[in-house]
Amino acid sequence: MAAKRSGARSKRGINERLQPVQEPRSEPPLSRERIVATAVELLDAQGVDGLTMRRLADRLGSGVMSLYWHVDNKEDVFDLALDSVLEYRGPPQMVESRDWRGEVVHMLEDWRASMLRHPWSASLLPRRALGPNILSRLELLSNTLSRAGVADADMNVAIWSLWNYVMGATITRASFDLSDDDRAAAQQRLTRLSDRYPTIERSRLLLDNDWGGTFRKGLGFLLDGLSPG
Amino acid sequence: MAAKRSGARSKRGINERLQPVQEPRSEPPLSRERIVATAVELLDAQGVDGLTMRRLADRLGSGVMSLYWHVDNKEDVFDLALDSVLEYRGPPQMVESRDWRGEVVHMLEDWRASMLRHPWSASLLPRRALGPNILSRLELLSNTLSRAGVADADMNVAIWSLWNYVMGATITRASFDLSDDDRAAAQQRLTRLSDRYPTIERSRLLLDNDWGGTFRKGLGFLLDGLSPG
DNA sequence: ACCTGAACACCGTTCAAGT
DNA sequence: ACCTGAACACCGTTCAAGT
Repeated sequence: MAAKRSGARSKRGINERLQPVQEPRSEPPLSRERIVATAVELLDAQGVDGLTMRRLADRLGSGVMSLYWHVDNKEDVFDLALDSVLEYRGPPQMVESRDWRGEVVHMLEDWRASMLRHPWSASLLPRRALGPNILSRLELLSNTLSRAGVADADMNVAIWSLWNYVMGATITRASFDLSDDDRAAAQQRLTRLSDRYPTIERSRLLLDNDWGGTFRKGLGFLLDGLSPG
Repeated sequence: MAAKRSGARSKRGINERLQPVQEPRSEPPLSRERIVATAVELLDAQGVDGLTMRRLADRLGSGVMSLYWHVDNKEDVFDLALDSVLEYRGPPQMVESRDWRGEVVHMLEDWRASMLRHPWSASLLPRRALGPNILSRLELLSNTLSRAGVADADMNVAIWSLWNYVMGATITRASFDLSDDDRAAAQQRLTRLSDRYPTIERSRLLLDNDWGGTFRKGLGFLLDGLSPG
């Protein structure tokens, strides 16, 4: 069970340092992959502000500065963690579907879901360099729109519009999620000020809790606008 | 010229402390308004990471802890600075226009422009509580869409769709702006990998520099989808 | 009512060294 | 090739005081 530790009793007293009890099994060696995986864990658990080089090293059972051998700096950790979370494992069956619209919806709902699984990722994504997984998603989206007959002249506008929509929706959703109390308080304040904001008070804008449905419906409207003919 | 300093020579030696030469005129007293205004200055000049309670106090010529009398904490400073930057001074003439679509476009382009004037604001906005200026904009938008005949049942979807679009577009634009080199490098990398991303390479997705035009055209598509009939 | 300095518990990263 | 501790120049905020 502990090959490396067998005969630890007295083989060489000099190495029997008063090692803290924290880590029962010896850690695998540091690596880029382990660092990124642990960073994602930490981000999931503690949010963006929770990621600290010191805490990261702690979780990995290494000294802080050891990280810097594998990674440029903290920004680098963010970029790597972000892209690692955005891998796309295509649609259920990669058939030659004629339903381009269903494909686009699936791709973008998956994109949103991937980011919401790691709520720190959404607000980071539009502000960082585009990693390979992100570029793959854009490439696939572009392809699908192209097959659907979107004109070349409109292609970039179409892609950026969908990008904007998904990013805005997901960042907003991920943030509001973190503070249900705030939302209740906001709506309460809104009700109190209903003379100043009568229209959005009446439509209960801030109480609409069906995020998934709203996302899907709005995406439908946008695709209506984008679809040729 | 320096009324407060006249007779400084020997009035009361005890108060002649070795005061640093930095501030020629005496500062006005600390206030919430001054703090917020200076925070905006600092954010404009140095970005989100540049705003520090210590630096803020320095600029105001006060001790760090003095800020905490007027302000809860750093988060509070962010919220106040953000809302202060989003005041909406309606359209040129507040006439009873029949051109609802032009109104909506104007409102949203102004929203975008306001945020781009303070590039740190865009990525902050969707993650924070909605201040009075933001609520006013939403109220006005809701009103206009209502007059335009958008059904009550679709209202919230319409508002959030436009919100998502504007936020996504502005965050992306503000970030890419900060790093032109990155963008060039990204496109270069993309060209090098043109076999892996042929479609977006061909459409020069990352080189499209007409941000304003793309925003406007995409907004047009979205409004096409949202507009009744 | 308003302002302050000292102190605490943190940060990211450089550097010179160790193996 | 990989890891380390000490040190530097910072952070936000609590607290106990000052006026």
